[in-house]
Amino acid sequence: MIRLNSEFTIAVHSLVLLAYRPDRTATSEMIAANVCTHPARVRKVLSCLKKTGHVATREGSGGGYTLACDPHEVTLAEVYRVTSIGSIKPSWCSGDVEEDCLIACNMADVMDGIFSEAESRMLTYLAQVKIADVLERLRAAHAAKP
Amino acid sequence: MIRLNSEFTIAVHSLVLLAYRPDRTATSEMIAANVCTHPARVRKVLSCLKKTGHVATREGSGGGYTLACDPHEVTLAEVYRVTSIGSIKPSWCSGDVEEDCLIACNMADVMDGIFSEAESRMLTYLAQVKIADVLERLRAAHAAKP
DNA sequence: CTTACTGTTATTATAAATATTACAGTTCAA
DNA sequence: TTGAACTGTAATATTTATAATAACAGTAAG
Repeated sequence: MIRLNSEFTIAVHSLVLLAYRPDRTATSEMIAANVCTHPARVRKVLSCLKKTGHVATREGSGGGYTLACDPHEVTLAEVYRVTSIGSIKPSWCSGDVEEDCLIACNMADVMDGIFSEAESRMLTYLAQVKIADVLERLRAAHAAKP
Repeated sequence: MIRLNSEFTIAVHSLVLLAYRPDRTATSEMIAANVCTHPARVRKVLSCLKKTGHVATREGSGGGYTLACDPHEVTLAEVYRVTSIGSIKPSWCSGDVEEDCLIACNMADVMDGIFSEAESRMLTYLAQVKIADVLERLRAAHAAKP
């Protein structure tokens, strides 16, 4: 089974939330409350997005996270690359390289190639979805409610 | 993080192994040894592939599993649909439907849609890869070794 | 100097994946 | 007609991965 890492979700959610807020700023505690997780987890994910320049941070009182990119430009593929690249591949591998069997000793490699290609197809889709699009979808979902 | 279910790998490995064997037949014990897992796990996965007609089984002494499809026809997309459809979506969800916030209460739904679309892009790739192609890749990987 | 933050690591708890055991049911063949 | 070799399936245990929590050093504002 595949299982998309939830850090990807946290990263997207955080960026969307920052884009949504008028001042484009929030603390890890505020974001964590919205995401429904622990502030330390938010800080961990956002510290990756800081390294890539997607958010800026300010420590100390009155500090927090600020969106440092254009939500109309940044794609989910970018976010995925930061948080979860390679995660499509299962940790469990079938076969055994030491075996003296064509299949058993090469299956891990071959499946690895297939997973990589599958992931790259997924990325071409994620490259079409921008942070601003996600916000738009959220608004549409909200408007559609009774 | 995404995490492709390893039952998909076990299913592919089993089908390839059956296709490779001259009589296209093997027991769960033989397959498990090649895959490196427990025979009961192989039986569980293959009982799904039996329902879809990809393998035939015979219980009792001298029984086992037989390939019941053409490896040049069956695609990995088909196998994925049998074993792992929906598995790309993380079990963990961000946000909370009960919240009175545009983002928090709709994020799960919106991400769900994005994951579904991502999975379907992956499936269009997997639909291009046949069981026979995997066997071919295994032969190529083997030939490339010193 | 105190309060409110980030950054980071370590630890614990929880959930999910995998392995194992067990046994009923089936078939073959001696 | 009995025993050996299988599948099918569920229950349980074990291992591994994920997420939550705690803790604290460092930084900046007031």
